[in-house]
Amino acid sequence: MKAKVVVIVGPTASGKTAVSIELAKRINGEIISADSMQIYKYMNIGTAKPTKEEMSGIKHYLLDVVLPNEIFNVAKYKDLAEKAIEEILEKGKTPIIVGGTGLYINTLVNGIEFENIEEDVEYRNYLIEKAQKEGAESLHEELKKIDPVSAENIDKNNIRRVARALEIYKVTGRTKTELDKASQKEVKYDYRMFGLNWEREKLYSRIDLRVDKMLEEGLIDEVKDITEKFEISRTALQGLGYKEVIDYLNGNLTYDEMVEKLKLETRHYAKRQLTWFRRDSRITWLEPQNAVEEIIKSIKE
RNA sequence: GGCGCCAUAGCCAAGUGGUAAGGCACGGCUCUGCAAAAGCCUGAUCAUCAGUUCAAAUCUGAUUGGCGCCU
Repeated sequence: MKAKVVVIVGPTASGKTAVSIELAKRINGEIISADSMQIYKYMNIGTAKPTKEEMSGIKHYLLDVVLPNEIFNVAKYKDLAEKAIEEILEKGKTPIIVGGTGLYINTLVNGIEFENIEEDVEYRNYLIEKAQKEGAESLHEELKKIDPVSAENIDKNNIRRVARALEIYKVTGRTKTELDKASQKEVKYDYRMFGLNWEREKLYSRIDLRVDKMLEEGLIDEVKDITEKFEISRTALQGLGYKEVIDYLNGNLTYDEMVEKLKLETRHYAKRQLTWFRRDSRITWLEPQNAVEEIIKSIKE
């Protein structure tokens, strides 16, 4: 029989952290973060990373495992996450995966195994430049020739993904379609998925409040500090808040503009997360207020 | 009270006689190695009324509302 693994998803500011810690206490669990930004050390305030006090003794995995100048990706995540699951299970505890990064959760829950593929950043950049010069269409045409299925699925304007598909072919000699098929493996655990959500309006006002709180807690100093110590990697730089604050510090945005932009982009992010999670019918949606009880009831069955 | 200007989607905004550009927001969506990323889809009959004209958001008049100046 497969081991049970609890998964808690939800948009940013939905209250996942509090629910997961409470649940961990109740069911003798430990928490594995599924968050592409909390994985970075020193990025604390901006990622709303739980503090030591909040964790209240519950062990958290996959927080602070890479430095802001390092590049991270799903394949690495998948690897680390499964190791963490094993470690928790060996202790006889229940793993609780918590986070808002749909892509990362997706690979666990759908049993995707990545092969080792070298990156070819040079070729990738060459392709992107080419698309900028000759137009997105020409790059897409190229992909159509070698991998028509991927070309069909990727919008021609999505240069990043088109280039990735071409890069895969150059590096491995196989198409993305072939690789994707080969990566589809059996799901290893009995994942029980739960989603937290609020009425849209409420969620948005929670987001606004959270952004204000981050600023009060010193988001700007945090960003200043990190940029002084590290050359922030392109993946870490994608974190909400960091680029906006950097723009503010450079004088490209006024303080108010920065705050507004940060709130707006966080709302957009929450919306995208909901789009991602809504289509997964395995997720049971819960009211955050009584989520802990509901989850306990549900996983006992 | 007088004179002048303005009135296009939630917001910004093009269009000055031939049948409503664009941007943003909102909403929806895609997703296997940058995913807090990248990309896609989606809305009006032009303040109101009357008139001129084959044809008006575009011209005329009145009304309403806003802005500015003057007494």
